[in-house]
Amino acid sequence: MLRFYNSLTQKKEKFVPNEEGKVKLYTCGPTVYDTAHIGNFRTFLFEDFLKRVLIALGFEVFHIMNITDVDDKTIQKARDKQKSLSKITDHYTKIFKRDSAELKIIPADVYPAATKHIRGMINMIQKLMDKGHAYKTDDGSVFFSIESFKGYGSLTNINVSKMRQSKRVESDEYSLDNPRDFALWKAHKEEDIDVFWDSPWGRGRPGWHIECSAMSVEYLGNHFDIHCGGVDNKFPHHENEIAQSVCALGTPFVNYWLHAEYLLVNGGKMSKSLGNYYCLSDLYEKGFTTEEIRYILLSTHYRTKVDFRLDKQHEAKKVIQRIQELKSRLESISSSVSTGFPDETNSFNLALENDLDSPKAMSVFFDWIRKTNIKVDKNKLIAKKAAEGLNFIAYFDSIYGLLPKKESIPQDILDLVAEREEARRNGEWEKSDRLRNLIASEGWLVKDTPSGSKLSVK
RNA sequence: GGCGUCGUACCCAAGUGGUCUAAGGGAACGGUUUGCAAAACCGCUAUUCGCCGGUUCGAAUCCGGCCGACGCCUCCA
Repeated sequence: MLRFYNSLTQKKEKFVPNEEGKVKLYTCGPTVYDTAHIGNFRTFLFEDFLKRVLIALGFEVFHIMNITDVDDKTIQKARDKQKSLSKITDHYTKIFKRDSAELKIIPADVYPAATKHIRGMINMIQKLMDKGHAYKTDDGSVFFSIESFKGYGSLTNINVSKMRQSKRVESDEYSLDNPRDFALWKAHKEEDIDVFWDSPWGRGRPGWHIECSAMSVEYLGNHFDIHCGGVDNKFPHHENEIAQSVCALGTPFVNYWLHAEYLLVNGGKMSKSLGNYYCLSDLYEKGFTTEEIRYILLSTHYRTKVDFRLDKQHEAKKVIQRIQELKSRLESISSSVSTGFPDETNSFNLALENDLDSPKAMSVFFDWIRKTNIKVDKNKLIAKKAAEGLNFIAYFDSIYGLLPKKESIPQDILDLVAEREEARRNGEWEKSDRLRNLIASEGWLVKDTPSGSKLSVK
């Protein structure tokens, strides 16, 4: 039974999609004003993991990830760089998609951009106006009235009257009915340069939260299954989304809210001033591979903070090699294709079905690896079981994505190996060791097995 | 001030009332194996789950208090 921890109820709940066998998924995407960092990717990778598990369990997933290409930050960047907004956002959208692909993240079905859906947002704001959930201020902005929605605060358990008021709101020059009200439409200001659209309330641009409500309705309908994001999006972003959607549409909005915890770097929060702010390209420069990054981010449960430490790379390397090692051992035993799976696949699935318990599922997998290695050592693994084992490895990898593509071995390395084999046959151990070191310095590891030498990437 | 999360071995990390004298991985050490290695395997590293009480036949798991780390309440994955 598939169960998820639902932020809305703060409990693990059985997952039942609205439509049997199909899942409608909305994940909050990047604001394309800068390169996404690994903290962002922790969340995106969790969402990818969720999606891969759903697919593995036989669901048909329709996935939307928005691209926020208009907001304070993107506009500020455009202004600072003296470039058009779309020039900035196109650039960072490209980088985002490239990074996602490099991390083996399965692309969303649609990546709707906020600026392409202004009409839908205006329509929704109009509905909120019509129903008395929103009001216009003197300058032509439109705000959502929190008082008009008694369910406000249900996601984060926040009692609006008890909240500390921020300086920002206190000093806000707008005449708000309630200082907690949030903007649906922001009247055009000078600093917004040429970024504006016409609306029934005058020139302006959408507020911070309306895009997700409007675009999720457009692609997934009023009422869909899962909405994900990072924990920091719970308030106010998701809280406001719920308010907007429920009030405008009059229907239930999202059944399951899933939130990924933060990523820390060396035990602390990432910040540019501390210099512990990693983008994917930084990690690749430091010699990390995609698979190593995936391992580090997936070896902790998504609702637990992950501490990203560079020294975890070693562990990741070892683990990946361990899987590859068994895979190649099984390949040499298996002679045909099988459709079966080892019994452990069941426990593996059970762990995944229990709120995506990734570390637990890994432990089941590694336990199976050990047991299988014992059988191989004792020559007790028959070809059929080896083929089933390969299925399990492939299945595991369809979810975790930890196995790198096979690298082709350069000819000069192959020559060195052949030369070393020759030396070994002649008992020239000194020469053989010298060649092994030489091969190692080129990044390849030679292992002598009863069936001859084997090469692997170091 | 309000809301919430977490504290498990040297490190990482599951488990959330009995199968737990606590999974799995990394690391160290000692073995088997090997020309030597590597890989693989075996042994070893928590009678104990931050501390103190309570509930219970029984708690790492529930309740209360304390200590410590952290998050949100302002844009943020």
